[in-house]
Amino acid sequence: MTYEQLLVLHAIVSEGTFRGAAERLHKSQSAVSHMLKKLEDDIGFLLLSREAYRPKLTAKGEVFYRQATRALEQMQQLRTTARNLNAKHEASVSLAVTATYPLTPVLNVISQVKNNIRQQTSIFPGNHGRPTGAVTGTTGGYHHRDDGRGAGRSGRSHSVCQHHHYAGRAS
Amino acid sequence: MTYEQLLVLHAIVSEGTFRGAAERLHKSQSAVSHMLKKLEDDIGFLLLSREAYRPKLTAKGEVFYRQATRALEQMQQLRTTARNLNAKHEASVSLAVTATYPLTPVLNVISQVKNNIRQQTSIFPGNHGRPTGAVTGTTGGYHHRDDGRGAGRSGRSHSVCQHHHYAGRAS
DNA sequence: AACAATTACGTCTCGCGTAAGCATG
DNA sequence: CATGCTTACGCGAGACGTAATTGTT
Repeated sequence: MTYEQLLVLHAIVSEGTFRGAAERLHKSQSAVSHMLKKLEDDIGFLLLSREAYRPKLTAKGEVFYRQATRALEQMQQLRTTARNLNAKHEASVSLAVTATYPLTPVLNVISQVKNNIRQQTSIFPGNHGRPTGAVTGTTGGYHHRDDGRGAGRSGRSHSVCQHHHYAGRAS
Repeated sequence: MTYEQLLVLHAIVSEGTFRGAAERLHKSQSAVSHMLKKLEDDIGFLLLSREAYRPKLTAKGEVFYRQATRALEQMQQLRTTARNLNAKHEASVSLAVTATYPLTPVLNVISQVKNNIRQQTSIFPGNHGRPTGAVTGTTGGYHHRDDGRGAGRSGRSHSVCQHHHYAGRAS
């Protein structure tokens, strides 16, 4: 049972179809199908009944999904925490610099910024690899062909799976 | 950031050493090293300071780890839920059987059981919301139907993973 | 010397894409 | 017939083991 599998489940449930989930996750529908199947295989029962042409949560699936949502939220929050911890460093640096100036007005600004950050905590559809071009928001109205290669802040880039489109086939 | 990476982190922290973690996870120490490095690479800062011969959580690592623990607990609970859901079948069957007898005393028992379950779930702190899926609130709850490949939980055992030992080497 | 962690290198698993096969509305 | 899920097949990235290297007690 992996985190990615839960992400897939969530995508399917909230999108309503495998295809939509695939779109949202920037994967192919077969990948989604595989993932979910593996998850079901792992836990030992079906999560969605495919009999109805539109996938629908089974009774057990319903319960499982509720719990899964909680786990996903924790993960999401963990990611946010990580990002905050990264920003902490520079924040404290600029604070040190500012300390030589009269502080009183600055403190006000700071608290405002803090509030901003607090609200900025984005919702759910954090993408897995890195900050992709995917829009924030659960509205599910967007189709997105290309997932903007935004070269990250550092030179990391650790070879994420770029968009599908296998170059060559052989058959 | 994957679930497995968090597992590795947790293993290292609670075992105190990479080697111990490797042992616990039935992996090699290099695998553990790789996993953690990838995690650190992913989140952008070091979790453990390796300078001290015995790995020690960094300041940020401390914070991250606390949050990670929460996520891991959710995952663990999710797994438990899944297992319960598999066993759930027989439970509702016996309820159906009992339904032919006078119900009044039985209902009392049920609510007691429900309470038991509720307490049982509170092993992990901060369990709010629904009970772990067993026993829905009212008697009219739900009648499970098919939804399951009846082939139960016997044949799963996905993670046997005793010490692997690659068969062949070549060098 | 014994132990612990990093790392270079090689192998293999598995994630996922393409395409074809079914099923449903 | 259009739409959506599944399945067969294959490729490549990533996971991981072995072993050599370096640092610690």
